[in-house]
Amino acid sequence: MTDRLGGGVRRKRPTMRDVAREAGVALRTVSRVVNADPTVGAHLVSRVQAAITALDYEPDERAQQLRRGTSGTIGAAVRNLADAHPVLSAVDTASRARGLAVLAMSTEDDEAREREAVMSMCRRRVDGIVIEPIGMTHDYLSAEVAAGLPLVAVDRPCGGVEADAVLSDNAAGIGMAYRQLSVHGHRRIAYIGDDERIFTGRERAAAFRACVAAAGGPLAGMVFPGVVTTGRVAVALDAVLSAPRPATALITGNVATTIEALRFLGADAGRFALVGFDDFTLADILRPAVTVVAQNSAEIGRTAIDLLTARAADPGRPVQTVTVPVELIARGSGELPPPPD
Amino acid sequence: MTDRLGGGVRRKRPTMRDVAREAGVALRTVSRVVNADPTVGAHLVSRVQAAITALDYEPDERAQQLRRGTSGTIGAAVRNLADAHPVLSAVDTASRARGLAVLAMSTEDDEAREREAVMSMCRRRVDGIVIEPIGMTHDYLSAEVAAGLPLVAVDRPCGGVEADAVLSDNAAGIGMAYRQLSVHGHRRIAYIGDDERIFTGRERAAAFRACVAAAGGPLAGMVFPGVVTTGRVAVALDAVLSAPRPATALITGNVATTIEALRFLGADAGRFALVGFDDFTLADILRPAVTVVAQNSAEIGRTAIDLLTARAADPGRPVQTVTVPVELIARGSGELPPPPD
DNA sequence: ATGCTTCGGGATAACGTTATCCCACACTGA
DNA sequence: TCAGTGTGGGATAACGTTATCCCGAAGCAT
Repeated sequence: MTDRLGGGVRRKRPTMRDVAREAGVALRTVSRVVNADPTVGAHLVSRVQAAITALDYEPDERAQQLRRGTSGTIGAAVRNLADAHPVLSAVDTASRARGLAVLAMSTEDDEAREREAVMSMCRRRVDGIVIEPIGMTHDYLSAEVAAGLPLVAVDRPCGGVEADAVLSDNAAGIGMAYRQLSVHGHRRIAYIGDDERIFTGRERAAAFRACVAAAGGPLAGMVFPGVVTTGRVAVALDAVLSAPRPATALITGNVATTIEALRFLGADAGRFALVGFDDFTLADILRPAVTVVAQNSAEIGRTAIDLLTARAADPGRPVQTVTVPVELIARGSGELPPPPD
Repeated sequence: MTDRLGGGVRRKRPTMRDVAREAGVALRTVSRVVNADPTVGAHLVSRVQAAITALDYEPDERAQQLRRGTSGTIGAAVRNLADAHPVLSAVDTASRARGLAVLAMSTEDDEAREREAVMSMCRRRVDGIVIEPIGMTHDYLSAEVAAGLPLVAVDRPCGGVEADAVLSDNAAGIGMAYRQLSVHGHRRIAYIGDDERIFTGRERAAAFRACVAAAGGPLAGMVFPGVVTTGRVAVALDAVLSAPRPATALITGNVATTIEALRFLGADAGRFALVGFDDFTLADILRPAVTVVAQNSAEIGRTAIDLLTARAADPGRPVQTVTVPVELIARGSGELPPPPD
């Protein structure tokens, strides 16, 4: 908002009018050539082409967008641009395949930033938005959605506005993790995960409780949802390990927690079974290698773009939530046996 | 290019004209209110504001850009959107601080893709471009740069076009790595890194050779530049370890090589000294933790935006290459002693 | 030769903003 | 009461495209 670029004397770019003058034809004819209209005679085409290359003319896409009424761009509001982001990558690839550009902005896990980023996308009249929602409510978007903005939530649903969503199968994933540990002999399994105010934290914790209930295992002192910080994970894990009858295995609810847990366990990581929710780079190189429930990010990204195009084609279609399957990747840490007691 | 979005009957958005009609004022007055022009009477302002909220009016930024002649956006063409990208993140943050939006596109390490992405940015009339160059030559950009497009290369310089650049101090970094290993008793040190056709691969290999020459160590069978693939790193490392007088330590030229080397070493990682160029997540959690030469990505990103704004303000300023210092982070793998022989 | 179709190509009006110009109105001082 | 002076606010022309409309010149049949 402060000082936009452009203090200098940037030379003005050639416009269609310049090309028309250079080629000695009408403005409209240049437009026809640029848009490969077949009704232009061959020799005029070549004359215009020559003028275009002579002047280094590039059409101004903003003007095209304004005139055409469509921007050929979709916005992607993701939590973080610094971390690895396979979903964004898949969105990028799928969009490019459809001839759409992606305007990626990071929300930095901040509600105000998210709103700012998304509204900025709206002002740019993007043709659709893929969002990894941060805030609890997104009713600031309801007007846009009502006006026909295609909106797809990824990873978590959007609160306060009717929008399509693509989610991982959190319950099934937790179930896989729990079963894997059970199969390898664990009876006392703990869970540390995200704050339950966050959708995924809520879903995964609930699924974990359901698993424990179904298996008849102990629940007291086994579930630790909360904000993911180094300190909290350490405290929770310490409580788990120093209990009178300690858990023999751990399920972590997200990558950050998994890594904090590994950091805390240190050399003991080889003696304590662990299954993490969500895969991460180098999980296979750690010792023991970390067993994870992997989300299918590529599929999530593709599906998001599919939903976006479907809604753009038919704004009246019913709102849809797609659940993408997850996969357990056994690498060793989840297959450790409980210590003999 | 194929099927843009927008088949459906998306309701048309309200325009300034609609607001003017609703408020019963002139078009220009609405513009004044939107742009906070102080010459509008208080009661007209409130009437216009009411109309704006009643209609859910949002100004069309494309039209603003067209009219104003500036886009308030900078393009960032980076190699990959899926991997962690601290430089992009820093660019994003620094840009936002200046009120600029970032149009991020991935080049996927492909020369044609890079060109496509960058030209698309030009057609959108971005106010500047930060590029992580892929191709050998970027003369397709010379017309744009000559026309005043601010262009900053990051990580590697742009070939074939005069542009500012922000580079890491590769030579110093390799020097640090070499010195660290020397200090810990290593005399036979090997290097595996990127292809020497790539700028950073060339610089780092050259720096390594210079270090060896200065220290009087052996060079034959110690330098392995080439394309980074699982196979090649394994072959190189195997050659290093099975030589008659094997190297006792390794410097890897980039993260991919470091990780491949770790994968190959497996359990032997604790017995072979290693310093990697460039830091990566979890380097501190591996056992032994990996000593690295860390690039200052945040500083690189910030500097890139600084250069961009400086050039926009003064297109005639001399082209500048900024070298950002690197830092050695000792974590253990680089401090392992050579085996007694 | 004339009327009719066809087809290439030129004016011109949008698209949604902002900037320039200019007018009408109220206010002040003599 | 009238000229001078701001000052708020309305027409209107851009910005760089594309779409609509229309016209002039061929080509063809009568």
